Amino acid sequence: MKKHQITIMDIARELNISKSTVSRALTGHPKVNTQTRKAVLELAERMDYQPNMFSINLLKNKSNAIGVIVPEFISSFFPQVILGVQEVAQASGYTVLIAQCNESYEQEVANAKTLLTNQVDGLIVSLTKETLNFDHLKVFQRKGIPVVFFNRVCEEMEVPRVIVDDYEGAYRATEHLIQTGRRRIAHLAGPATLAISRKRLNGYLDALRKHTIPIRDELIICYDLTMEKVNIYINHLLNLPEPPDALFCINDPTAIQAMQVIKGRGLRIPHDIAVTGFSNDYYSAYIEPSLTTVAQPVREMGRVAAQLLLDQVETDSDKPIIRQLQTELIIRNSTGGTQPVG
Amino acid sequence: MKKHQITIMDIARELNISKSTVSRALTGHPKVNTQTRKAVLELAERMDYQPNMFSINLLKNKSNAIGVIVPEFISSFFPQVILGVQEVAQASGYTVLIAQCNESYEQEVANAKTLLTNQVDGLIVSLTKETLNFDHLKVFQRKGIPVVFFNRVCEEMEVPRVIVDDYEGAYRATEHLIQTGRRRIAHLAGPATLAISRKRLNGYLDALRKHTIPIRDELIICYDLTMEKVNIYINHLLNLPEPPDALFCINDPTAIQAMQVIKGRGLRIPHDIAVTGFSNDYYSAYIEPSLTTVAQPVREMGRVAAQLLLDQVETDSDKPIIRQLQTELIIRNSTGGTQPVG
DNA sequence: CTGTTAGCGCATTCAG
DNA sequence: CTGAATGCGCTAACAG
Repeated sequence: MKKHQITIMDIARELNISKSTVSRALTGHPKVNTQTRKAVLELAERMDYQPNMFSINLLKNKSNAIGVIVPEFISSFFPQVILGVQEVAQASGYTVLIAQCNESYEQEVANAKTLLTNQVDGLIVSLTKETLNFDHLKVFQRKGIPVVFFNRVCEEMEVPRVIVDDYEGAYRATEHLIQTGRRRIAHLAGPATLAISRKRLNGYLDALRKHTIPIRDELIICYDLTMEKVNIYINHLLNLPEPPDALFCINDPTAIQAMQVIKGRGLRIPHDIAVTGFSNDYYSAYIEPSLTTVAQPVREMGRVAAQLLLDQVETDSDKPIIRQLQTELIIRNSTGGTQPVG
Repeated sequence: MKKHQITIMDIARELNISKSTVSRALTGHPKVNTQTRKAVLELAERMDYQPNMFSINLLKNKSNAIGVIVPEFISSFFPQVILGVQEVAQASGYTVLIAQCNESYEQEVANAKTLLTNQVDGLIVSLTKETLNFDHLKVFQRKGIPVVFFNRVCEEMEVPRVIVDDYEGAYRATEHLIQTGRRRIAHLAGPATLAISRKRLNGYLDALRKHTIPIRDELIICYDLTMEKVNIYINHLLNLPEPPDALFCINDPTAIQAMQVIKGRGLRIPHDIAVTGFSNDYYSAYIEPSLTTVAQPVREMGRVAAQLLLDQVETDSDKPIIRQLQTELIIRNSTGGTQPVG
């Protein structure tokens, strides 16, 4: 069982014509005798000819592949973005190479190197929570390979970004908590390294200010997105002399884990403490109580990112466009909402 | 911003030596003057030389990439398998091309074609629920490209498979329900096209037989894995004159959706009806009540599949090994268990 | 319209 | 040890 491939030469020999004519026929070149073309096409089909991409790539210096680097893909957020990416990439004849990093900077660097080695035509990236240095991505720019960020973007590189209005989403989530009568609203924030953490924090802060609710530092905790830390910090918050009556979490996995801890202590959600997340993950409607959260147009983010990338790949243009998509507040039972589950 | 690449020729010219010597130095050929080697390596490093994979692939007729085709990747099962695949593939210097099918046969065929075009060195596949024809995968065999199945396998192709003991997992889940006093145990099964559906069904049936519990056809429903159908069938089951007191679901997403319907009708889980799933998805511990389920060694499946594939890729061997991994029954609250959540 | 030639970048012959 | 030459499969430029 050895690999063997039909080549243009095989079919040229069979038909007793030149390789170039075969190539022309196959690539739809106009100036080919109709009969020859037909014969070639038929034989190619019959012999199950597949062009050798290695050769074509070499000739064109193009892989027709784009890379996607995501920090993780266990939560449903990134897989769904990738669906959007694949959708438009596939439509334009590009293959998508996916690399995930387990939230590790080191792995991100390794993945970038792999994709560089594989000579992708472009790169879509969402950073790990650890990433502070961007040399491994700047290499792509330097080599003329377009890069697009989404979600967790790099603000110091002049490349297109696809984001949502994190500030406004956080603002509205917080305002919703205020409107349902909460006053001691805690925020379990993400690491300050991530711009989305900072923006969501600002949205939270401004909502409090707008409604003249005092900001209490002890109710704001930045953490590293590991589930073990959630347990520690939530317990800490609940042990405060004046514990919070609401909790706005940086994302849904955090909120869901927090709810476990809260319920484990016998507190009722939303009666004793309301909880909101961010992103509307797949299971957030299914947990008990269902989670109020800020939905992002996930798949659309992927589509837009891919489109921005392909625009650059195919035109060699180079504009650092920022595309900001809208969020939507989904009110469910964890904040006392009464929307049906599903 | 045009793509440009450093080639061996560039560094040969710079050092005023032949291209072949540079190549030899770069590839660690033994018979190269130590000084020349050092000079080449240094310059390559300094000029940030990256070998052109297109060229190497063409020469070696090898892409150093393997493909993975999964039916979906919104639930956590497939992403986790892929983590395992990437782990061992990366360790052996292979890139992983991931393709997902949205449970569509048509998309699976398209994905197979893409991966074939990209000339992957091997292919790992889990089938969509629709797949009945395997021509698009047999092509790989015919071309001498190794294929390995996992989870949703094709039984008519003589290639390695990585599976779990679905029969036994289902048997134990069902037996657990019986041991907690249930007698009218319904089974929401998967489509009969999938071997895992049939095996899990058999495990369920044998557990009933073993405990001399009558098998009632009206309590066994095969469905197409779409969430809308879950609603319909669960309502149907609950509307029976003698509704079930337990429910064994083909997988966790099904179980979780079923629980929504059950709770929506005001029934208590597990008091009125116990529920179990299969696979131990990421969120199954977090829902209320937490879900009793059959855990599969997910990541390990990916590792094993990749290892079996690479063995074939690198040795041209061709043995249809079947690797069956063990499952573990995880008892949680949806069947009255008292294990802590998390 | 068709055939011949060259060359993409590299590793590997074969001569020195 | 090193250089020159070959060819992986294909397309494009150049002659007919």
